[in-house]
Amino acid sequence: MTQMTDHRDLPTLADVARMANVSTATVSRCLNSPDKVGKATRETVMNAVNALGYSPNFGARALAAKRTNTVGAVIPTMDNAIFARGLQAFEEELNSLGMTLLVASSNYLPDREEEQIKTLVARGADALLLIGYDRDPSVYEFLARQSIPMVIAWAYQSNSSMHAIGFDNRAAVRSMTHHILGLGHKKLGFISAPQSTNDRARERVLGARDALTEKGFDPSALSVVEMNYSISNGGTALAELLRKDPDITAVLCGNDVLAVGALKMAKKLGLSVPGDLSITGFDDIEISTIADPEITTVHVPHRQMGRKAAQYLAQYINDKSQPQAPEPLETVFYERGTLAPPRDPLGKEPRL
Amino acid sequence: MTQMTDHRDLPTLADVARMANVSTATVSRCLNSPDKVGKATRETVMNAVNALGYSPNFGARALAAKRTNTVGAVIPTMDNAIFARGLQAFEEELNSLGMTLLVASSNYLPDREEEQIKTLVARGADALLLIGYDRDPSVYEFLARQSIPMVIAWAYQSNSSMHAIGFDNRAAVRSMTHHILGLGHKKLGFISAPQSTNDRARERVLGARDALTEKGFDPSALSVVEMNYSISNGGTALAELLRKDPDITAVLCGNDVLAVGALKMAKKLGLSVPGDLSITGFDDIEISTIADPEITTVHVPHRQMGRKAAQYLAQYINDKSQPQAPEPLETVFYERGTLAPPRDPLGKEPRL
DNA sequence: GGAATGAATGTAAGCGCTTTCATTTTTTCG
DNA sequence: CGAAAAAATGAAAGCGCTTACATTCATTCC
Repeated sequence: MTQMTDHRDLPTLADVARMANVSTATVSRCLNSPDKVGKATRETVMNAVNALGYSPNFGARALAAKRTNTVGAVIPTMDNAIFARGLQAFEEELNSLGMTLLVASSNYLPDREEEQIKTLVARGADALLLIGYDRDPSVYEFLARQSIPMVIAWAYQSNSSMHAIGFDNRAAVRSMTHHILGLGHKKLGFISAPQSTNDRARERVLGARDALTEKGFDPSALSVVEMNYSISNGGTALAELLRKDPDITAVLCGNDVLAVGALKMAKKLGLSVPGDLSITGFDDIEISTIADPEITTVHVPHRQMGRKAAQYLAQYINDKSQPQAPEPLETVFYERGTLAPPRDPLGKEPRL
Repeated sequence: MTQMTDHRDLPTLADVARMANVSTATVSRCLNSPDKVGKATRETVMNAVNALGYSPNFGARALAAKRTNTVGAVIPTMDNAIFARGLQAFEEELNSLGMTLLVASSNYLPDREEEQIKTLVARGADALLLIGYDRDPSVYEFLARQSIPMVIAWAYQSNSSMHAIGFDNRAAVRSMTHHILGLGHKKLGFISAPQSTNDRARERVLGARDALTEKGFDPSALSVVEMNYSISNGGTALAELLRKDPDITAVLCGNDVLAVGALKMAKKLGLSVPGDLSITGFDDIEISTIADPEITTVHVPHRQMGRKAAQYLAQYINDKSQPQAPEPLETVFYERGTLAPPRDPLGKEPRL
């Protein structure tokens, strides 16, 4: 059953050249810039190519041309649909631009991310897509030294000089929080991803604080719990939040996955959502519309982000110079079924 | 703002060798098989590497070593969590084996898949992961001619000589259908993905037919509708099925995504699930436990599949010969909340 | 002590392609 | 028609690395 994969010598450019009675230079040109070759020659050459089943050697090509037409992406994990979908759009666009996608995941671990970045560079990535801003400055230096075009996605901080294809996490949550406060909620909970190495998580919490401050609330009106992203963690976090602060009436979640978990737990605790407790998510992935009630969340334009990032990088590579700073993308607040005014604090009845 | 990315000459192996006062061969060995080098030399060399910020040139390395340590995967789409998650596991395992993942998606289009396969080969993939068996024989010939190790995932047909890391789709549905029939259902619906170019979809439908035949039912007891995978299509399909065959009491769905859509539609039509109608899914992705009631489905060991596929391919590459034929993986029937006996056909009351 | 063995290192030949520059062929046009 | 310009092609120099083979050096063992 075990059969050898003899490295049966594949035909090379030289073989094609010989068969077509031309120089290797001509064959190379036929393949890479056909318009620089006479019609007749081109046909002869292409016939030889097909006859031999020739396919160019990647290493040789990369070595001589100094590019691989390959772009790398280091993301936290494809297990989260928001990244999987963004990556899908990124791949599609890359593909239509004649480039291929190299993927590595960091599982939200800074060290691992750093390692993965180096790996992708060593694997010949012509450019890199990175998620968020947070990383050791040495990483940015490394990339600059290697002259690897790079762009940040999933975040956009206008005060940063780094180019990013993303949206303002802080502003999005700030605006949503204003809305929640406007409904009459006075005591909020926030289930966040660990903030220390995740600028997006941090910005989202900051957004909530911004709104609170602007509306004159005391910082203690917001209770934050940190948990890694997972459905069950969302539930655990909600229970913890409610234990510490039973009078919380609305819980903001760092993403939809946590929100779904919180919602499940709320039901389990016998709380009606949004009657007894309001819950909001972030991302707007599929699961937020499958939950019952559907989750009120912030829509993130993940496909657009993936597509634009690919275009940005392609331009960077082709022009050999950094493109214009991209504009931030817009998020949209999707009001669905998990947000409502708090019950009347006295009568414990829902307001009309 | 626009700054040039001058191809500032990066240090080469030769630079490192010069600085460390050794030959390029020694530097190369330090990097690729450190144990073949004396301890002292190794340290000197590594210092030089760090001092220069040296990073090997990918093209040169690939050309000389005849391998890229890169493995390609062509999947239908990362938009479906089942593939995203399988791919995540595949990437993790690949990474721990020192390899990197190249990704391309076909969106279930055979032509596009063929193109993507060629692209990944042209991008130097040392091996390929492909989903399912269905594809033009010329593709397999191409891969054989190029001696590219390949493995099929997400399916396992014992009658095929092709190696696959997967499970028996047909048997899984067959067994589930027996269970459904055992509950007393007499008229079934099946919402399938388009079968013509998708062996997994086809096998799943065949599995249902097998069970029906074995239990002595007429083929007309199964009504099949084909729809591309999407939540809303699941709903559309259910409506169509019920219009054509109002006495259907159980609907099998080709995957969980369709099942969620069907469930939503059933509720919308005022049908109680599983009281009025039973629904089953396939895959066991997150959404099946978020739906209410949770969806009865077949658990597919996607992580295990990804991991094993990576191991298989790594072994294939390293041994330069096809590994032993893998064993099929097991699926598990997860009975949750969307499957129950049909209502009593006379009294239209649920049985006790 | 010296032959035999093994470890460490060096030499140099490619790997298969792209691309610059030179050369040849064709086209253009006064 | 012939000189000049343009188009097509060829010759050959790398690109930066790995590795087979040769060489040197340090051990081992009778």
